[in-house]
Amino acid sequence: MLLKSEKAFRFKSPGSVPLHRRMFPFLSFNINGLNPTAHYNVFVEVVLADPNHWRFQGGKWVTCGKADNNMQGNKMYVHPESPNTGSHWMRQEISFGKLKLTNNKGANNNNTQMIVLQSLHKYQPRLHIVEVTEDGVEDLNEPSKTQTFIFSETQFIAVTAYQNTDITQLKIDHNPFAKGFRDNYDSMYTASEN
Amino acid sequence: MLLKSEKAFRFKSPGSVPLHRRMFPFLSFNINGLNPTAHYNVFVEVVLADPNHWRFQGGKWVTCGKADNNMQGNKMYVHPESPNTGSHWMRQEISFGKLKLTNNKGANNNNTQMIVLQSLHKYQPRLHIVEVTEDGVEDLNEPSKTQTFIFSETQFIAVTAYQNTDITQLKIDHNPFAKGFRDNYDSMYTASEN
DNA sequence: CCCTTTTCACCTAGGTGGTAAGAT
DNA sequence: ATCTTACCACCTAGGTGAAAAGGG
Repeated sequence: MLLKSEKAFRFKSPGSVPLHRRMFPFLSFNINGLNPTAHYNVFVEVVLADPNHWRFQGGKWVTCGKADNNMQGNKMYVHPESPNTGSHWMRQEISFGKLKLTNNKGANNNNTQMIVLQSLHKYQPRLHIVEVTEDGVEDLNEPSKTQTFIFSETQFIAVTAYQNTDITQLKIDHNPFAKGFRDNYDSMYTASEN
Repeated sequence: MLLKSEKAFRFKSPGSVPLHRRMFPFLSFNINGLNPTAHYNVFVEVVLADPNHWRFQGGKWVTCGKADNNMQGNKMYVHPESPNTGSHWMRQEISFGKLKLTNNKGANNNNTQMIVLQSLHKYQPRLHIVEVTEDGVEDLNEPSKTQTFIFSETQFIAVTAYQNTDITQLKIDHNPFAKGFRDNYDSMYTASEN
């Protein structure tokens, strides 16, 4: 992980494309123990983390009724380098910096693969590594060739507008595209000659 | 083709990455007659078009000695959607808008696949369509499954600086990234309220 | 002298949070 | 009252030809 934990991701977007935002901080994994010459698909799935609807009240997140469990829409994001060899996946950290979230069920009509979530629900990302034949197709005779990893510190609550100002500040501080909102943006170049 | 013909592509780039430019106008093809369910790789190769070295003199291109035929470097650019089904390739025009040219033999050490050419030589692009097994691997027992297409109107001379002002103007007029050099750029918004 | 490399202002393309307007 | 959408200024990232600087 780029950062240890976070709690909110925001949906938004311009124009005719379904509203969406990249997940940030983004998921990033180091993998070892694969067969260097075998082929694997690597992908992230995002599932409901608990059965609650959440709201932000009095400075903290509290439950508020039941989650909408019959929500439809894609929950998978296949890493763009899939399929690839074990050697490739183990060579360096695997980042999901371009994974996109949306609350628009009509997404994924375009070719972009976005994960569809429901605002004010808590989610748990899961990492899947599936050994495939050389063609990138899963071998259905070998169901044991799928491994799934869950890191509870990557749970988050999806939002359409930020609630917790700590999260907003974390994003401003670390997301390069939010540089314009940093307090010290002007002074960065006047304070030092680097 | 976006345009019928052209004569010059220029090498250039900023910074530490090998000098390069996208090919423009770019190659674009409509394909039919494939097996909709079979898999194919589609790629462009760029080969020497004639045995001459060229120079621009007196307002036109003239030959000037022999071509350097023992030039090394990658000459292939695999379409980024490869491998894919016949149905996919026939659905819409196949464009090579991100194909990059360079004169730097040390290119392709990075992961970007660039085509390495020699300045002031004339080149002929070739389109290759290769049927592959479902895994994207060429079946060597079936060498007849490769088809190659050559369009002589796509020949061009590589340059490091533009020689023919007609070519420069064609690029300024049609390449969106060169919009700032169009004569009517300022007036486009003052002349009309669109 | 001729060709190549570097640097630049100026674009396209698209990812930020803020804010105001819209929806329920 | 609460949540969602639309739009904005402001960034990152990278593709242009022009022009100056470099090289043989």
